[in-house]
Amino acid sequence: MAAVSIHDVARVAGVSISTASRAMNRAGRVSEDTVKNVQEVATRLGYQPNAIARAMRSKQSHAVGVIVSDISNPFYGRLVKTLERSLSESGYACFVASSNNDISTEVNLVRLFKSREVDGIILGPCQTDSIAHLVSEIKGTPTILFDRDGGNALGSVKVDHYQGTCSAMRYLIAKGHRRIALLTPGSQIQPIKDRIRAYQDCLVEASIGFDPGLICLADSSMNFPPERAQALLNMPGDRPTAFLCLGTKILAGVLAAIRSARRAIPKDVSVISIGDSDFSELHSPSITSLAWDIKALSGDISSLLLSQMRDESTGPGSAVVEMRLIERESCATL
Amino acid sequence: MAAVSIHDVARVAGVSISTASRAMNRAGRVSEDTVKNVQEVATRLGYQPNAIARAMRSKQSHAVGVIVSDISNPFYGRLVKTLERSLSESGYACFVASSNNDISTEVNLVRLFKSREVDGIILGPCQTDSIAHLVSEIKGTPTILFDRDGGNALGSVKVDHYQGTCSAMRYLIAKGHRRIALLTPGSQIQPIKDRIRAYQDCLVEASIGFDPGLICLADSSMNFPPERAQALLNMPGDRPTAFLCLGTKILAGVLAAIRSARRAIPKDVSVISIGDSDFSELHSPSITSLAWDIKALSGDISSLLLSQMRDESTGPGSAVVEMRLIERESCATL
DNA sequence: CTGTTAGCGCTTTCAA
DNA sequence: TTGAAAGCGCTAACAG
Repeated sequence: MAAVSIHDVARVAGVSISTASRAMNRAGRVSEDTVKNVQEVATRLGYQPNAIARAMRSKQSHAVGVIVSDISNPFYGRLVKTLERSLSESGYACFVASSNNDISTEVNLVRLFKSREVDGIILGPCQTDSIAHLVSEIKGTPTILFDRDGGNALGSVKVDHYQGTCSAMRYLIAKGHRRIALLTPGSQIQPIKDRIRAYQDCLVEASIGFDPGLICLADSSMNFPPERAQALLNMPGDRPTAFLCLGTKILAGVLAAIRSARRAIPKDVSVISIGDSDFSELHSPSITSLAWDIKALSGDISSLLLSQMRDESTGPGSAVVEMRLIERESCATL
Repeated sequence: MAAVSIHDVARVAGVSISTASRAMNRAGRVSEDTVKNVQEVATRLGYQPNAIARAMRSKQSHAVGVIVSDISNPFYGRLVKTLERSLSESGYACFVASSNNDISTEVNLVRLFKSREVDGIILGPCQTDSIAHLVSEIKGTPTILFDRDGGNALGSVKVDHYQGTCSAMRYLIAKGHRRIALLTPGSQIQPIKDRIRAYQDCLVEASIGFDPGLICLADSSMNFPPERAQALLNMPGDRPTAFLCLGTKILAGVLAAIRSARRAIPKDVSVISIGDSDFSELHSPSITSLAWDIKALSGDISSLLLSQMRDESTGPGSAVVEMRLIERESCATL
């Protein structure tokens, strides 16, 4: 049962193949009669154009490849979902793949997508700052980098981690906190640097002395050992009154530590998290967080990519999206 | 900067295009010398075969399409991640797409994938029992249905909801619970029916009377209103001592209700959940759950699909995967 | 406005 | 063992 091809449509409609093609794509000069006739035949026969042949000939696949570092991360899941929707509205299919935070997988996926001639790539890179290894691979395909700087070679949409962290800090400081612990993944990517800078700047702004002992760098695996938080909880001298957690995994580790130390949130200690999740929302007490604006992110990414795909000549644009504070129950006023 | 094609490789290696092709695919009769020479040239030139052209000619795309009903659901995220890994080991690329629980999107995605000539499809269908609308679309492409019965037309891998629910019930009953509330999405798909049947069978098995008032059907949107749980919590007469929650969303609703009713888990009321998640694990107290065995699921899906793709003649196989109980802190012994 | 023709990059007969 | 040539399904020149 071979699929019905444009050949069949043309034969049944009694026109040539090219006329059939034109009639269906409404391109070039075709009479209204022919269009109507051909389209009627096409639907009657259940004609489904072969996207592969079309891509091969026209050098346009009407597909974009989306690479995220970890598709099991619900945040990426939600982003992908929104992205799929907005791109499909513009007639692009999405092919999603997960690099699992592995650089060589990432490069392979870029090659895979290029060999399938995607019209564009959306790339949420691995936990590395350097994207040099990608730039050369990507060359020639419109690409938007997500949450990483593409220099002037690639477009990018970034989350404003500096602003987000400042919002969190100012919120805590306004509530009277002066001993604020910062728990963060230790990898040296730009977002982390931005956050640490924001942390320090806000301290200065509020004339609070900086205590390096309050900063806790987790290992790169994103798995945060609760012992680190325990140590902070029981540190000699002035203990922290608030924990600023950079990421859901770390938040979970901190909550576990607080729980096993039998402290109460927010009575004994306040907690705020950067990066919102179901978990923050559903936890008791619910956790005040800074949320990524998925809609804005996805909107910026797709519109930037679309304009780059439509007109190669426009340089790669970029955008920055702010985070917003979602106030819940986990922070006390001192 | 056009990509380097087989043409270039052949020219540089001083052989014909067909020889170059054969040398790279190690197919047919080619001398070892030629193979070595051609492959050396290919790597030197950085030749990347165009997957589209190859698929067009050979009618094999070496890609499989994965359709899930909601990619932002972390469970699906994890499944997809595992699936990607095992399929890529067999040389297949994965194209993931999300139907967002919409039947027409689902059908469109099947068409999209077929028009791109994927070699196989993995389908986690929408919340409907009938898959008739899919069978006709899918015809001709090896397909594995996930968590739904494909009849004898499509292969399938199912989760044993009956067994899972029985494990949960027996666990609660062994702990002395006799008033067990069941909170479930109300849609009439098979998994739900299986679970309700298991609930009732276990009651009978333990000679416990069935009280329909203890069953609470949520609306189909998966958003569970805490009021429903509140009502159960404050019902006149014998209140339930345990809540069996079918799904993370419902679990969250129940926990919120319990919290706002100021009852303690597990002291005042026990909670068990079918379907495990970060949330169950990280919640205080952590929630005893029945977990899907992602590895087993993914392994069965990919091996079934692979064998179907390799040999079209083998009928569509099927498998059933059991759930396992993860005992945590949320259930008390009465 | 429509048909004929030439490929897109590759694999695969079929001869040599 | 190799090369020439056909053709996958479609679009895009170019004639008519």
